[in-house]
Amino acid sequence: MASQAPSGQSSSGKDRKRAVTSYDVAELAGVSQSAVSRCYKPSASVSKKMRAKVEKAAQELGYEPNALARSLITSRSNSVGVIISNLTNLYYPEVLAQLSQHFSERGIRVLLFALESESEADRALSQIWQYKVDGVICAAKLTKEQITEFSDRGIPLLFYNRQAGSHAASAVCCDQAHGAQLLVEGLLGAGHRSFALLKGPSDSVVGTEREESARATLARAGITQVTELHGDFSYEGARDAIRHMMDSVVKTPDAIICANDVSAIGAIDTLRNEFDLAVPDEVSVVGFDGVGPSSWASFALTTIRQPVRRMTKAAVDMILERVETPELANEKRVFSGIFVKGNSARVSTES
Amino acid sequence: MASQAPSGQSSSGKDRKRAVTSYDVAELAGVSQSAVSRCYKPSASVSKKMRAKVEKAAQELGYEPNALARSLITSRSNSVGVIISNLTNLYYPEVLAQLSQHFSERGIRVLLFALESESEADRALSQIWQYKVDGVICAAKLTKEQITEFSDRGIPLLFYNRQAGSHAASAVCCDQAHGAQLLVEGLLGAGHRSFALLKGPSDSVVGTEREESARATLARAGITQVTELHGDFSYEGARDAIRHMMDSVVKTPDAIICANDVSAIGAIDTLRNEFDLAVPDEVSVVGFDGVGPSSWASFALTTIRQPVRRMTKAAVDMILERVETPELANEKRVFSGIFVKGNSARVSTES
DNA sequence: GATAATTTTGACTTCGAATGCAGAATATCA
DNA sequence: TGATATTCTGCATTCGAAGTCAAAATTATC
Repeated sequence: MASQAPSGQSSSGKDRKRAVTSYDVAELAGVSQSAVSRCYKPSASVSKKMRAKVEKAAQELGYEPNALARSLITSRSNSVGVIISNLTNLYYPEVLAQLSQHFSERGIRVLLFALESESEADRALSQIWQYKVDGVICAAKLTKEQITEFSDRGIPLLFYNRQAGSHAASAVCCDQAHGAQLLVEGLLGAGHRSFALLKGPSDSVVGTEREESARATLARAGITQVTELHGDFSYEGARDAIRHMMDSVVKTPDAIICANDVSAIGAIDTLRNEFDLAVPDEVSVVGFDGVGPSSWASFALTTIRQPVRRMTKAAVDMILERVETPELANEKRVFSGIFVKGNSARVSTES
Repeated sequence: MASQAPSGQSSSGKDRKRAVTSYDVAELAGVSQSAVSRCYKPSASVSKKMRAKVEKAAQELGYEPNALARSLITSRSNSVGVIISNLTNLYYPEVLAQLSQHFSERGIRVLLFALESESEADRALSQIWQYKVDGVICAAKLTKEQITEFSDRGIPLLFYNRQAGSHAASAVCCDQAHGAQLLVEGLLGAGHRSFALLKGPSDSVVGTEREESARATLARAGITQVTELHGDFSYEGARDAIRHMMDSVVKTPDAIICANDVSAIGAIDTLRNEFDLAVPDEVSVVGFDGVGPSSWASFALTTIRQPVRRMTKAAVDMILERVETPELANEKRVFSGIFVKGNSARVSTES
């Protein structure tokens, strides 16, 4: 080894490549490698004299422990995987930002897997196994087999706003059904009688839950005839659905219940701009999520806001608990959404 | 959960917890560990008989190579750090999603660092050193010292839409100045004579670049009196700035040049809803970025769309090139934004 | 001051995959 | 067929930090 130990650590030099290891620190401090290691472990017992020597040397060399080596021996990577289906859905960036925030505060690294399509889950999982993450938060759909693989491998898994089929994984979610019910009751209370449901993509669990709850609430009020519109959570999807509805439906419904905020916004824009309908005066529109743009003056959506901050906090707490204590049983935490009155629908607020 | 704690190394029947290693595969296949390892290295020479045996055994055990151990010995983690300042800025989620997408296709993992404030950069960097990422894409501001530390440690760094001070790092950016110039020329060509500039946060480099270019272009047309409004890239910030302007300014400007799309949207909404001004008939408003909501019918922003797909692709290519070939010089790639005519401003399109 | 109790410390091994090297197996060529 | 060239394979070592254990240093006790 032609390691011309660039002892002079003058910053401008070009002692580039070789990383500083605990051995380097040990040598400089005149102690053993174990001693250096111990100085980085809170619970270890080290004399203050030793600690001072090591810290000085570490400082001088710019030593940072190698997380890979540490993880290898401790079999703890201090990192979690976060799987998110499509980041372009306005709702997810906020969730991701907050998860990342919470994890960072706890010194945990986030390995991000942004899926464009569900089929990519397999690739993400393979990476996850290889990287030995300590746990995974998943805001995407997984097959039963995929879920099983987590428990087989002993890796805690937590779903964010996805039904955890059976009890195979923990979950944090917003009560979609209750939220949808609140909205529909509000609409009913204000006298709406004919409804359209702008659905989400058919494979979306939250979309389906919202839809079914809305439908059930309507049914309880004796309304079983509901116009069904097919959307995909997107602005454009909603626009097309509304165009199609206006083309084919005889009478415009009193209210449109949308699968999420972005489709509600698409619906409102289309109704107003292309069909000259006043929202909420002629048609009421409600959304779901409470994303940033839902409160923009142009829309002022009547919607259900998910308590993202609390949900992400809970998700992080729960997954880390299970990393610490693997034998903890799975748990599901359901949060209630907050009714936001807005101005895109006529609703009664006497619930 | 009866935890059979112990060191049962023999995999009698079904082994649950203990991760499968190359030794396990080797044993089952009746070959050496080295052989197993070689089967996972493309360039290695392995007989097909051997490969078949190993693959069968690996399959059977569900073996996935331990990326940490691999990284430790190869000193290549096959992961990159992505630092993003504030994910809630509508522009970033799209960037992040695409970066993640591109990296995933190349089998590279993404370590995400979402900063809420710039001061968090230090914590992120410490994590980055520890994790031995192969490279970093940074869409946040770093100090000169921080940038230097990257080159000292030999870790390729690429800025996304940030000026790489001097040549200390590579960069991919959109030509902010040119974009702003296009917008202003369009506005001038349509006869606007009085202008307001809705600025971004003062520490934002892109904001400043856009602003200065707009100002310079106006100056070339003999316009040096420009109303200055202070925003922060957000809807609310824009709203407040517009309110303040309407309170204090005698004459409403012909056009408002906004630091980004979201502030343009905030400005439009406020002008229309709170001050009953028609956009673009009475006031023209232009944005910058071309985020999703900019094309919503309510706004139909006249803006500059950044070629995000091409930019992220370039960023990924460039950083990985430098990971492969560290001695490559830093490079800066500048992309031109696309003028989107929209309907939020009267502009001439004869440029 | 001598001995026992306690705290610190260092030598050595471990985690799991990759690789240089030498020996084994196979292929190539007279 | 024998001799040589070539491809494979296994042994042993490496990466860098952490943990085990016993020896060394310190402190407490009489």
